[in-house]
Amino acid sequence: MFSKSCEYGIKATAFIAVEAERNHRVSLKAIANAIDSPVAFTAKILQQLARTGIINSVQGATGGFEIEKSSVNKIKLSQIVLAIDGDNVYKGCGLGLKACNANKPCPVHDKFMIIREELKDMLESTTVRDLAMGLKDGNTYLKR
Amino acid sequence: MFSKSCEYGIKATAFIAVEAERNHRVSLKAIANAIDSPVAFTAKILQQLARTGIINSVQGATGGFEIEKSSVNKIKLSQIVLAIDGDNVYKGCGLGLKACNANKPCPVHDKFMIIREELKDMLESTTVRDLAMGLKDGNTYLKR
DNA sequence: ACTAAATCGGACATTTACATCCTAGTTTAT
DNA sequence: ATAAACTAGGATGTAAATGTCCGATTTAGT
Repeated sequence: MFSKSCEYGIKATAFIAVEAERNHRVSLKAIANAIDSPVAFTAKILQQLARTGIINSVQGATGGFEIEKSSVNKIKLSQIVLAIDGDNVYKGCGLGLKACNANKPCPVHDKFMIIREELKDMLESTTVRDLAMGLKDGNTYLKR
Repeated sequence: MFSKSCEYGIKATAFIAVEAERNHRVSLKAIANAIDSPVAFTAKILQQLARTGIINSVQGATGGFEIEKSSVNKIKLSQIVLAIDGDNVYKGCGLGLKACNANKPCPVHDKFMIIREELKDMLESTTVRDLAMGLKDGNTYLKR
């Protein structure tokens, strides 16, 4: 469904959000450890998220990553996916046709349309805060 | 969503089904041409589909691939996906956790569950015949 | 029996996703 | 100033997906 990068990106953002509620800035190492991901690889993804403004990066000692508390409930899952995987999940044809649309559809166009639309709605209606809450309460997990 | 192999597999099966209704057996070349796919790569996928019994392969001159007319409306899209991509689309965790379940869910478990279930239903309720009909009538396409 | 046309299947090649390594630059505390 | 702890980012390495090549085998027709 999503690339590994995107999975890491979502998990990392959720973790940063949990810590942000306590005004904690978190280091790359702490993130990689929390989401069980390769450190250097995670760094690239965090940089990507920082460049698109989804998270903030702070350099130097005591540096790390954080999210403004006020924006935790504004960031949608869809923004993270778009930043890392692009819009292929929404727009791409189910059978890989480049020019698949209602006018010249592939055999599964209509049926996929419905699923994609629901996926889109779900991603656009789920905020980082929604993810962070479950984690904070110990109802959801980022490892194993 | 699906691998390239799976996309080719679905398209190839749909094409073979259209020709099967006219009692035509089709060659590898004809298939690759119809679905705009690399010939040798398509061969592997067709072999895979033949081994799992979704299509029949006939060797030798005048050989090729075919589907029994009687089974065109019995083969589900889900069978093709399962044969090529396995069950990861259904069972896999949205965030790549190995042990993600209702008991110890990832942050997006519940929301993904719904989408996956709908995808599963769709794939299980769509037959190869459904795909072939649209193609035969010129309402759907396999290229571009 | 021979040939042409087709699939089969192993080996190889390329591309993309995933992951690591290393150096440079930034910031805080001493 | 200097050391320590951190991010930035280019270069490199590895694994998996995708794609190619070619000889072996099968079969129909002559």
